[in-house]
Amino acid sequence: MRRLKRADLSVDTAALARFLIGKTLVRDAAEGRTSGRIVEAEAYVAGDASGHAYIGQVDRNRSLFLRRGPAYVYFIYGTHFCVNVSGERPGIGAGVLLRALEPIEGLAIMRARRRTHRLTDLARGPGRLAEAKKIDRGLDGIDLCSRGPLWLAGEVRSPLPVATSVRIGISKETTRLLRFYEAGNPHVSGPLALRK
DNA sequence: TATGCGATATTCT
DNA sequence: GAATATCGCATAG
Repeated sequence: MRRLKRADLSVDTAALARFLIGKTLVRDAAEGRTSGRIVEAEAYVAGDASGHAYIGQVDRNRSLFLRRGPAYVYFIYGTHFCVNVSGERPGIGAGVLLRALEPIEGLAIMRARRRTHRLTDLARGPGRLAEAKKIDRGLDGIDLCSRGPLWLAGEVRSPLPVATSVRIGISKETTRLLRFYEAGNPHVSGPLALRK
């Protein structure tokens, strides 16, 4: 599987979110390798009031202000972790939230971590994705374009058409079309109207 | 399928 | 004290 180089990543955050649909997220952990095809992602662009970078750079969100490529991992609702790919140039706070994967490799490992057998429950939704991939704050800041425990790879097959919609779960900037997903893929999260 | 609700911790006001 | 880039379970249709 071809590892993505930083130069492959789109420079613009919205373009990056679209680019990542169909690419592969690989996790190498003690239990073995798990990988999944990215089928849903949301862009949180520079100056976006719904983005975690909007308040300015603080300790928690510093990864969003790095060059494009590192992971930003945060903890939410007292129970879940979510993963972003940082975008833009150093000093600019922006990123792409990875919302759903189609499981490819290491199904048994992900089923054990998620304590469920159902394929579409393994990584459909950002919290589930992080649990299936065993991602927590320990992976915050690691470069997804380098050898390491979490990295990006090319396509395992060509993607179907990419659709666009409003983002899920936010209360500001709710009308911007910055969510991208593979139309009709059963591993995409959200209500039916936002999956077709 | 849709809606409603509780759980839970960190951050912000 | 309130809000949160969520999830799983319950219930209704």
